[in-house]
Amino acid sequence: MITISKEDYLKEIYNLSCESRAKVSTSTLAEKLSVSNAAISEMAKKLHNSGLVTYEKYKGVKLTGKGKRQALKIIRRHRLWESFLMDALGLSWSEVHAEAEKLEHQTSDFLIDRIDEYLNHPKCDPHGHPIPQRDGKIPAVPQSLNLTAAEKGNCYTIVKVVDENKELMDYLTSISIGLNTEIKLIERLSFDNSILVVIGNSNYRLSEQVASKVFVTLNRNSNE
Amino acid sequence: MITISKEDYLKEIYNLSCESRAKVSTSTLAEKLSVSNAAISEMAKKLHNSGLVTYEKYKGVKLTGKGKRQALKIIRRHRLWESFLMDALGLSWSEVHAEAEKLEHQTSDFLIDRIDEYLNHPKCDPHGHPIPQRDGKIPAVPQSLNLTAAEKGNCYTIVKVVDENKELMDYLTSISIGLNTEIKLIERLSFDNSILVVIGNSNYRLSEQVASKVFVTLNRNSNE
DNA sequence: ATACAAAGTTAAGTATACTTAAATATTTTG
DNA sequence: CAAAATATTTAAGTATACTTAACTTTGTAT
Ligand SMILES: [Mn+2]
Ligand SMILES: [Mn+2]
Ligand SMILES: [Mn+2]
Ligand SMILES: [Mn+2]
Repeated sequence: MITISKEDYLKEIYNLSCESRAKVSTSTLAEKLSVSNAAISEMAKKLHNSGLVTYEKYKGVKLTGKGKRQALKIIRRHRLWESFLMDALGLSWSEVHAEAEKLEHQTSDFLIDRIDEYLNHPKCDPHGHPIPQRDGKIPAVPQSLNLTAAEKGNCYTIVKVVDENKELMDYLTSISIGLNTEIKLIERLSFDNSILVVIGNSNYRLSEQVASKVFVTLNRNSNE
Repeated sequence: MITISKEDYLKEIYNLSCESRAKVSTSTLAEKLSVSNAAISEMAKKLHNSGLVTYEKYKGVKLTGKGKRQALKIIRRHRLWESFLMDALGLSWSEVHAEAEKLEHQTSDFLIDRIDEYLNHPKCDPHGHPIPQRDGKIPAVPQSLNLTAAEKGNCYTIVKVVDENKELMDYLTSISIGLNTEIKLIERLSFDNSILVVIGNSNYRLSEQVASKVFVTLNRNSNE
């Protein structure tokens, strides 16, 4: 049987291997999951024995096909719950992650399909992450650009935020940043890489750390 | 911290003490929770030490005020989830229990209040059970009568089903029995206590076992 | 190449929630 | 009221998922 812990490990291995592409080191995993290295070594053996990851001592772990499919299922549940809580119950994009983090482990295939239908098979969750489909395929999302790489004078549309920290989300909301918000880059300060942007009728200065979490697409009709 | 297991124990102790009023024996609990007597003895000590039940060796357990409040909270979550899954996602009354059984343990106070608001503070769940309120109070429900005690010639309205077995619920649905369905008693066979009833335009024979799970209220204008 | 620091694993121990089997209360009954 | 039957607890052991501390491997730096 796959436990809540194992689901969380698989999900994290998946997320880390998306970033780095290769095998995931046990200490990176330990860091992300807030457990000791020892706990990871132990679990790595178990997951290996269940055929969910490949694991060689001192060489890190990597999802197998089976493990990847399982991870995508959990991520699908997570993102569908987030979308559903926003849509059906009106939670905000800063509130849904914490709830989904728990509900994702207690959701039958039957229920998640009902939620998917209710939402009409959405492609993205409230933070702009693609929702894996029933068959494990990930919907194509438009190529996006990190805000730190945006250019002075251009207008962009916000399409993704890659950190679901509640404080960050609430801060973004407080300066009118949401999914699909239009944003124009006024200037970049090379001293700290902070940027000055226009959102609606107001100017805001965003730190490099904040900008690095936000992804955008360039608007065609970019010069006024 | 209160674990999923502990929540299930408290819920079951509450349900059993509603039936029997007094202390709950460890073996009855073991039976209901499908664990060994030994597991119950152990858990009884732990719950006693956390002040959730009183427990004396060989004398069974009883919820304290704190334990009862906790139990009602879990039951509230369960019944609100059942109602919500039916209302928002269109699950049937035979499907909601199994899902709620899992979700009830992973639901924040914040989320359950949102669900309660969405449903407009319902008094009863899809099986006719009262939903404990935020403050722990249980809404008054009309006095009801077991179908086994119904009298020949009378018309009744179904207000509660006290077993959430999926097969039973699906069977009831198949003979058009739902909450608020009107039903008329034609005759009772004293041989097996089975009853013949009219529902809509059809006659059905219900076994004593089935009737014993169904509760009704007498309709005022009962004779045609 | 060696030596050392960092990364990772193993060992030993803890807590939770179970099990079966043995021991001990309690209750029933002749 | 004592013996037998039944109910319940304790003892010992298992699995999961953690911990810290000791040990081993790996990679790097001179
Ligand atoms: Mn999330
Ligand atoms: Mn999780
Ligand atoms: Mn139920
Ligand atoms: Mn439960």
